[in-house]
Order: sequence, then structure tokens, then C-alpha cells
Amino acid sequence: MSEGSFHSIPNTNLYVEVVLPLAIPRTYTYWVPEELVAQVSFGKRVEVQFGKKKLYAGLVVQTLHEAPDGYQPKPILSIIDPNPIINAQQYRLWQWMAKYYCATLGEIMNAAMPGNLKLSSETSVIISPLFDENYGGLNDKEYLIAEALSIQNTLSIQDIQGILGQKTVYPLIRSMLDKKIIFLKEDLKAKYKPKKVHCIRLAEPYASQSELMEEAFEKLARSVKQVDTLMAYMQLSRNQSYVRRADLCKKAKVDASVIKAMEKKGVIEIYEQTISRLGSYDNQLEGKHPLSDQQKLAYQEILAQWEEKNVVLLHGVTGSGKTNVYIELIEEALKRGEQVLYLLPEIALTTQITSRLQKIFGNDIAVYHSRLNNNERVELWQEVMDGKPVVLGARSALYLPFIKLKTIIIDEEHDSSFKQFDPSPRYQARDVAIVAAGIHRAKVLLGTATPSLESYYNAKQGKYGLVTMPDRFGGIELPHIEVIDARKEQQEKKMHSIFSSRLLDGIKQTLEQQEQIILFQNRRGYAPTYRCTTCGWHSECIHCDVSLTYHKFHNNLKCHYCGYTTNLPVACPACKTKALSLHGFGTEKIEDELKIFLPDVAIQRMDFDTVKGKEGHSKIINAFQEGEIDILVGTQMVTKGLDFDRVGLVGILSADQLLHFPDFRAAERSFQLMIQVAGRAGRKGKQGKVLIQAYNVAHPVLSEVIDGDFDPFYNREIQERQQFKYPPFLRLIKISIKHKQPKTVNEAAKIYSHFVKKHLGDRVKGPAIPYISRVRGFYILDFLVKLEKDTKAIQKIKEVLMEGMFKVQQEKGYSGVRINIDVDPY
DNA sequence: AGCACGCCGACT
DNA sequence: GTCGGCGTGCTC
Repeated sequence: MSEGSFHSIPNTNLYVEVVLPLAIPRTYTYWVPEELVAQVSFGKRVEVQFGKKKLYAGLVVQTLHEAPDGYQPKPILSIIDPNPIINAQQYRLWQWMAKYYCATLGEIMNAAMPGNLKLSSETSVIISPLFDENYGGLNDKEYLIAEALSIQNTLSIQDIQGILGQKTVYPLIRSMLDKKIIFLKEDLKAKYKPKKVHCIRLAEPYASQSELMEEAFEKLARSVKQVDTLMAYMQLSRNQSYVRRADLCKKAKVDASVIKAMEKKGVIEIYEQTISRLGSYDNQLEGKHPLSDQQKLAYQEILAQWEEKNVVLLHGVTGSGKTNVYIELIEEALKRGEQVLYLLPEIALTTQITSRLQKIFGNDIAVYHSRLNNNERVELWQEVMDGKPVVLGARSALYLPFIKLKTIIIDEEHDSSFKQFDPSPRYQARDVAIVAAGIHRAKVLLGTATPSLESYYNAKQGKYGLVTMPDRFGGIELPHIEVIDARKEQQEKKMHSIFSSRLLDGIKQTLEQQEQIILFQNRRGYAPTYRCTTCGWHSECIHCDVSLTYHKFHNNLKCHYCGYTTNLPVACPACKTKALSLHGFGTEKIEDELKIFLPDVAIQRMDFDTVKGKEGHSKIINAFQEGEIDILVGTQMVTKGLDFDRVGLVGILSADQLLHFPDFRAAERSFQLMIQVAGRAGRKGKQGKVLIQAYNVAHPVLSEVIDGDFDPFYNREIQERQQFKYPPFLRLIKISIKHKQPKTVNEAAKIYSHFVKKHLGDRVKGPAIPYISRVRGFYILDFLVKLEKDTKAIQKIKEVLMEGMFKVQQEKGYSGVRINIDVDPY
């Protein structure tokens, strides 16, 4: 019996499932102590201990009222967030992604949340109050630590590792703990810090009674500077909600001491104001362009199709003005108070489209890209949760906490960079967006000039709606495309190094007409191989199964997979002759040789090597736009999201390289790429020209590109896909097994093969040595699973594939084997 | 992902 | 002989 008139309260019976930001396959159960019961809820982060001492910020995803069997859960230590930081729709998407892409919830959480919301504790070592400063009983290492602690009272584990110059420090820490010299502290620190600035406001009574201002000025009358500063303050405060101290100092041309003095006199106050790190758009807004008839029609057609279908494919040729249609859709969504997500390939984000949309939508639009730092990400996350109307972002913007998302636009839908490859979750953003739309009851628009076979197939099947814009906007014609037979020119001795005379003539002509040129080559560096003509040896990476690319600028050989670099050998390492030569060519060589043929022309290269640094990419784009560059030589980068209006000629240096890539999507990729670069050509009132150099001119894709129509290409390609059993008729899952030892990979693959085939039969193909058999020192073997599209058992099959993975890794000696499952590889 | 436990080589 | 390297298993 309890005393008093209260009912006895039973021990709380509330438990929560928590996702931890780690790549572990499951959630963990924690107990909620009484004092936290009222606050605990889905979507909040909680501080929990995991393992012996580590603390993490885990995410509550479920509450339970029954104790789990067989163990006593640890308690939640505290609740970090006053309000949930994820919503139920997000979590549903996470669950779907984890299941579909064979990933763990922790991996998804890691990918989804801004770094500063993911917390884990750090151990700090502190000198114990019981330590009597008797250094005598200490050995050398203990003495070093104790001494360091007497200087700076806490040390991290890394500090200690540094001081001792060794990796394993735990035994030592243990012994010092036992001797009561030190103790340990685990701290979970909030990483996100709001940005605060010092601001100025009037002190009372002047703030509320403006008639007293004269008195305020009188108080300062003895100092001219102070009076000026107060005047400056009055001006600034007229049109901004808070006056920053820094701004005021600048305007009044005084330093902070003057302001401090004014504060002392009781005229003003200095206070701290939290401000956003995300820059605001303060320029004048511009109206949107009116829609052309074709665009208007497309817009209406999209709305009509959305009535019945959740996904509509907008197939509009390059230059048809798809963006105008998107803008219209965004504007209408804004009027309804809904959110819009506009997805683009990462690289297209750095350029023109962002500023174009900002000019129209101003601060209603937020841009989410990889350049944001962790604090900026947290603030954007918050803004989206508070209903930010439009988010323009790369694939990871899908993870943001939308509350009323009703429209998702995926521009350049065909672009392969929507597929995340490494690390897990290996997801296809286009497909995830469609699932997300299902969860939010939103509509999806896929826009492109060159649809992916998958999407076009879905549209043809009636699964998606289809809207087309066959004409270019503003009376600009589609470019004239011509294929140059490089083999024939070679036989006729008309090639000038890597340029056919036809292409060189075309370049000269275009320059004469004061027009710009884009040259495309899908390879960076100078030459992709360095070979011995006597014995056939060629330079290979020591970590990867690829040949090293020669970079003339650095005069070295470089691996494009792992970054390994080495000097050029003078003599062949195999046969000692000096008959070494470079073969093939990349963007660097094009630039180099072009400078020889056209010494007075402004040539700029745009590839991975030249756009490093913060503004590298946009600098080049702007220079090209301003006409400071005549010829732009580049890789894929020149094909994405750029609109120029003075490009007379586009040249593709080597179509063969694209077409003969060993992948079933090679034809599709080549077609898309060539049409996309070609689309950069052409200007008002004048047809652009595209010249494609190829040695094998008989390839069907070339004539289809010349033709420019999508359907003939699609019809031929889709037949091949059907015949050879590839997507969209089948689903693919690729499993890669990697290890530093070739023998271990082979054995692991055998075990995996045996297990998986026992359950799934010969739907599983492999193991096979991939095209690139070793990367960063890891040998690789691949399996490929082809699944009939309507197989009900897909989930079962994925489970078997994962089980096989665990089986291999549990086997003795194979725990270091890495196994990736890539669902719908790209 | 950490972190502890436990097994083996290269040093005082 | 021990210290310190790394493979293995577990974490509510």
C-alpha cells in the first residue's frame, strides 16, 4: 500500500524503436523513463547509449507498449528535439528504399540527414580529481599523458594517439583509469549552431517613444561620431528589420568602440540575432516569359493527363522550352500553397537554371546541392519542414522533409547521374521520386529531349502519360547533323592529326562567321594509353585494372579510378627499348592541337581537371557566354543544362568510343549524348551545324542521330532489348564481390554462387570478371540476376541475395569480403 | 561504425 | 617474455 491519496504509478511500460546512424541492419529497442514519456514521439532524436560507452542521437521511429523478450532494454538518456525532425512520409520512403534497394535503414538515414543532425559521442579524457600529482608511479607513456592533461585539461582519443604515436591506446587508458589518474567523459554535442550576429536597437525609452529621440541625440552631442552613428542607424533601420553592428560600423565609418560607448550612455542596445546562412535573393524579380502556343498546349495536356495518371513524360526537343512549362507548373502550385520539388542532375545545378528560377521565384525557391555545408543543410531542412515552396536540387533533395509536396519535376530524366552508385543506398532518384510522389499523393513530370528507354516504354504502355513538344522555341531550327567518315579521310590522307579536314574546315568557317564552337570528347587528359610499340606493354595502374592516362600539363600518367600518378618511364619496363608512344586522345590533346592549327583563337577546356575549385565551372560558362571564348572543348560537362545563343557548330570528335562501350545501354547513352550536345548548336534565325567524326559510320545509331527523330531509334533499340532480355522487359540486379586477394574473391564467389543458385537456379549469371576487374586494389567478381518483370517473388529473391551475402561474410576468413547488391544498375 | 576480446609476430 | 598488430563478434 502506498501512502497518501495517490495511486501508485507502475514503472513505465513505454519502449521505442530507434534507428541509429550506422550501417547496421536493424533498429534497436530502448526503454523510456517516466520523466521523458510525455515528450517522446515519432521523428524526434533521442540520446542513447549503444555498446559499452558510445552515445548516439538515434531517431525514434515507433513507440511500443510491451517489453521485448529476453533482455532489458537500456533507457533513453534524453530527448534532443522539442519537435520531430522527420515526418511519417519520409520514414515510409526510407522503409521502401531500404527494402527495394537492399540497404539498411541506418544507411538511408545517413544519406538522408544533414551531417550535423547525426550525432555520435566523442570520448574525452580528463584528469581525475583523485590524482595526487604524484608522477613517480607512472611509466613513460602514462607520464606523457598526465603531463599533457595538466596543460590542457581534456584530451581526445586522437590526441592521445598523436602524443604516443601509436594506434592502440585503450590498454593504457584502462590502466590509468584503474590507477585513478584519469576519468572518461562521453559527450554528445549538438553540431548544428545557429548563426548569430550582433545587432543594434534603440534602448528604452527611445525605442517606444520616438518623441524622445531629441533627448537621445542630446545625450550624444559631445561626440560627432556618435551623433553620426545614430543618424546612420536611423537610416538603416528604416528599411531592414534588424541592423547589424557590422553594417552600421561600415555605414557610419566608425569602429565597434563607438557603438560600445553609445550603449554605455543608454541610447542603444547591442543584442544577438539569429540569422539564416542561406543567402536571400534581394534583386529585382523578373516576370516569366509568356508561353508559346506549343508550350501552352503542352502545359494543358500535362494537367489533363495528371487527372488520370500520376506520371507524365514530357518529351520536348532540345530548345523547345521545357523550362517555361515547368515555371508555369511551379507558379500554379505556389498559388495553391503547395510544395514543388524540381530535380536536376547535379552538374546542371551549378549553372544557368538556378539563377533563371531565382529571378522569377526569388526567395520562394531554395537550392539544395552538394556545395552546401552542413549548417546550411540543416537550415534548408528546417525551411522545407516549415513549408518552403520550391526546392531545386540534385537527387538527394528527395530526402528533404516536405510537408505538402504535390508536384515533382524531374528534368533531364534520362540522365544517368540520377542513379546513386556508391555508397549504399544505390538508388535511382527518378524511380524513388515516383514512389515518393505516391506517398505524398503528388504528381510527377519527367522532362527530357531524349527519354530513357524505360520511361518511354512506360509511356507507350500507357503507364505514364506522354506529352510532346516537337518544335524548337522561337523559330530556331534543329541543327543540321552530318557524320564524317574518318576512316575514309584517313585513307585519303586528309586527317590532320585527330581532326578530319571536314571538321577543321567547319571550325574555320564558323569562326569566320563570328560564331562559337563546342567540341565534345568523352575523355579527359591528353592520351588514354602509353604503349610500347616493340612488345605491346602499356602503362597500367598499380591498384586498378585500367591503363593510365597521360596528362600533358602535369607531364605524368594518372589513373582516373583511384588517382594514382606516376612519371613516364623513359624506357619500356618490359623490353627496355625506348619505342614508347601515346595512343588515343582526350580533351587536353584536342585543346593542345587546336592551338597549333588555330593559334589566334580563344580556346578553353572544360572537364574535371579545369573546373576544380569553387566557381571553376560557372567561370568558364560565363566566359563562354560573354564571348570571351571561341571554342569550348569538353567532356560530358558541356552537354548538361546549358543554353548558349551563339553556338554555330558542335563537333563530336569520336563517336566510336561512345558506341562501342561494353554495356547494353551504350547505344542509348550515345544517342542521348549526341542529341544533347547537338542541341547546344543553333541560334535565332540560323540553323546550327553538328559534325560527328566516326571510324565506323555504319552504326545504326549514327543515322538515327542524323535523322533526329526519337521513334526510329526507340523502335530499333527496344526490339534489341526484348530480344536479348534486358530492361525494360526484365529487371536486373548486379552483385559485386570484392577483396584485396584474388583468391579470396574467387572462393567467396564460389560460396555465394552455390548458395544463391541453390535457391534461385540459373536466373543468376556469374561469377564473371567485370570489364574493369580491379579498382583501388580490390579484385572484383560480378553476378547478374535477370528477373521477369512481373515476378511476385522479387522481394523473396532479394532476401535470398542478401542472405547469401551474410552467409559468405559469416564464413571464417571471408569477413573482409565486400559484397554490393545493386538493384536496377545503370 | 566502434569497441572488446583473442590470437599470433617482433621487439624491449 | 610482453606489446601491439589485426581478425571476429556484438551492440537493445
